[in-house]
Amino acid sequence: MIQAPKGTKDLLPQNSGAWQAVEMSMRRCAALAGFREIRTPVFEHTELFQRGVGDSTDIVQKEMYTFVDKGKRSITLKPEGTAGVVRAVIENKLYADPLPVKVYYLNAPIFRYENPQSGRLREHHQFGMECFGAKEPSADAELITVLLGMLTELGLRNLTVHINSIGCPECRPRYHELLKAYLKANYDELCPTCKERFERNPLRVLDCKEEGCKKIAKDAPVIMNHLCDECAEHFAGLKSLLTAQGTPFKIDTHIVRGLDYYTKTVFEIIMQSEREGLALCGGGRYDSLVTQLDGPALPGVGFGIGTERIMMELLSQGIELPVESVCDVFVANLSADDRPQAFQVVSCLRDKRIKADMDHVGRSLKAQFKYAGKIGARHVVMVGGEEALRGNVKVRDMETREECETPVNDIAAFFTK
RNA sequence: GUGGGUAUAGUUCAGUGGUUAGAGCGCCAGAUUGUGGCUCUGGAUAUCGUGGGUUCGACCCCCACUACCCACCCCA
Repeated sequence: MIQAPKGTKDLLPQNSGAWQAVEMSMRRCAALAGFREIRTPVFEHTELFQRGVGDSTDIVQKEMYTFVDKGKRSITLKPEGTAGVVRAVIENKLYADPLPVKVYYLNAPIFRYENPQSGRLREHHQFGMECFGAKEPSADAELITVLLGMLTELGLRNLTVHINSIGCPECRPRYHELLKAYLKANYDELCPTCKERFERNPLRVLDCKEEGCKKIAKDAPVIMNHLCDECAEHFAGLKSLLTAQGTPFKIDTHIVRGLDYYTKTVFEIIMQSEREGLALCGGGRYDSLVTQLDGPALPGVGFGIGTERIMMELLSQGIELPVESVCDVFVANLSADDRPQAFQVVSCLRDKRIKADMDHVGRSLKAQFKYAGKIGARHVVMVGGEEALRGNVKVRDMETREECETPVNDIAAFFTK
């Protein structure tokens, strides 16, 4: 038997309602803030991610779904959301519109070749928002606030945004040297992986989970204290905007994102329950990414949030989303001869935008009632019998168990009034 | 990529080296006369993950593969 590929999941009817509810919140919150939807291809030229995400990152080095197509092009399935959006903005010259360009993507499939486990799949889905052409910290603050508003609207509680600034090409190299000098003094006590990180990306040592490394990281120089004036001012601006607005945040100098393109602001939301330490959402500012991909000098900020992880968090916080009913009116037939009439009634109700359904498997009247109860129909209309001789149908309220008779020709009016 | 656990009806799980593999839930049908949610009764459904091997004989023992769950790395 053919199974779904490892690390993939079907979205089944019993769950799609909850997903749609989440999607509705995402759309509404983004639209309220002036963001419009963008959809970019599921695959891109491999080079886009090598240059955008960064050749040295784990994502590019060992997690991409890359293949050569029949035209001998190297193609890669999107391993993250931002690069494709940036490419589309440059290619379609969206920056010619009045700035900023504010876009969001809704449940874009994201592919990473990893070993699946709790909260980790090979194909997952992300909602993301990106804002181009705004260098002011209010753009950063806006994203964070809208994001938190959206999660709150869904009913999630106790989520805190962790923010940090990792500087810019101006000040980060200087800090790098400082950090390396500090780490060198404690080199022997670092864990094996961190010894490797020392050369490649010393920042990563700061969020190592090994006890020994944590201790060393605690007293490491903090980048916050070594930002250039511009970066420091930007970060101060972000903090005061969030504070003034009442958006809760926590400064976490250990946040280091795994993608190379971030500058200045980086932020994360960590899952509060279920599995501690798992990121629900990650994002930040990327002021040099657009030029790096041969676009104009255009600053950017954005974030991506994993929908599967939102669903996990909703589940662990015991939140149930309002889901649309499957059927409001079930039209039962008393005998097989009444089915054409039932079919007409169903069609008539649907024309009036009433969710209606009928028997399609030849059930007895009793079984039809049972079925109607199971699919949650509030009313059952009975077609046939003595009422039919009078041109009427009987309607039963499944909750109050009250029944009444009404002309079949007025059936739609009966439910719309 | 590395490590641990698991793989039996739609589902959650029992089970024994030896003729017909079980339960709860779900599903279907009944409990006289045109009706649901409770209760009762009956019924259907499993090449016991796939492929090898050991054995007179394996669902139960061994090996491989695959998938799932969990953890590390990393991330959403």
